[in-house]
Amino acid sequence: MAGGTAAGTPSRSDRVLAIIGPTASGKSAVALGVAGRAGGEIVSADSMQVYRGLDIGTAKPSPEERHRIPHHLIDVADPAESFSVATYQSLARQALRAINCRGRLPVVVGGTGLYVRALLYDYDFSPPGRDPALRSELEEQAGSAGPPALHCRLRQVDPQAAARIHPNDARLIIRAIEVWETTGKPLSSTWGFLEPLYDALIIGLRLSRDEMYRRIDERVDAMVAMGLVDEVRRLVALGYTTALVSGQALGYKEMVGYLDGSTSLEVAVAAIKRSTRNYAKRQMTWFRREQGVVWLDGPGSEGGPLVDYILGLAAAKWGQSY
RNA sequence: GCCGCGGUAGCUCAGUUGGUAGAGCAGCGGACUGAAAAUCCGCGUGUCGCCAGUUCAAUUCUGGCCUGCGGCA
Repeated sequence: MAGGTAAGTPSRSDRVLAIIGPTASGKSAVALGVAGRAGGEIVSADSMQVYRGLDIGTAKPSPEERHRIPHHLIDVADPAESFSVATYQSLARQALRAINCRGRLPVVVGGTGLYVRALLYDYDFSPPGRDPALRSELEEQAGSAGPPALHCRLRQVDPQAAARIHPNDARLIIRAIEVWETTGKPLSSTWGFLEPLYDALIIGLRLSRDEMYRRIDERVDAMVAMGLVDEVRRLVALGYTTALVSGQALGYKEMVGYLDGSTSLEVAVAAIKRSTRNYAKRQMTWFRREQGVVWLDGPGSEGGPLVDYILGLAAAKWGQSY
């Protein structure tokens, strides 16, 4: 059951300050600054920082930073696990509740749009999760008959979901059929108006495209200088592969190609930069339609003016000085 | 210097038996409720290296030139 535990049931008066934005926008630094001065705790909304051992490549906060400010939803899964939004939603809601009970301010910071939205709104993840046997069967069919054939089948049981899922999007089609097969109910029956669940202030950090791409390039180079190659080598030695969800993380799947000798380091690094830029663009596509966001020009830094400005917004919203 | 193969979209290349050209990647826009750093969709005019010739018509044929790579000297 997602979000069903008493500990995780949100109270509408629970406050949350969320900082969203593309990778390399400086949102983590701003969050540290804000949390430090407002007596806050950080709740990560990042689908890859949940995995232990993926540190440099996911730009995880340092041990020193995590010692200084409490962080949640980081290192909560083994890389061999398949973490999911539903689990995230449940755990993050519990964290928000607990932080509010302590009288502290939760600062949600993350680049995974779906995670942020699933936390802040009443997304319904009550249908059962994965059915691995059914999935592999459906994947096989998608491979042989093609995704449109599965889409046709979906249209018969859940026309609403079929209308919203493209005939070629095998992954989403499979999930919809999976829900139908395991519950007898259409996935679309869980869809509806999304209500916000918290007293939230949402800050979005944005950068010009040129600056965003430049910062990404610099950051990837910095990751390599910090030992990304060794980090990936270590994970590979432990038996983790790119077939895992965690193995699909940016910086990891590309670096494996260098470690197994199929590409040069230079080519691998260029591939990481390229796919990170692609990702940042997708993040912006998602975040642009997010409701109620106060957009600020980045990049952010821990001691910069954005921190003061955001604390001012928070003080005005909640009538208390931070 | 000679021989061979190239020079086409930002990049890698395909193609036009002569009627001015198309893929992948990049880029731009979008979708996305259990893998979401995933998955999927839409968008392609560029002196077809330069100059001249043949032709109704040349990026495509011919000649010259420039240039890259390989080989022989």
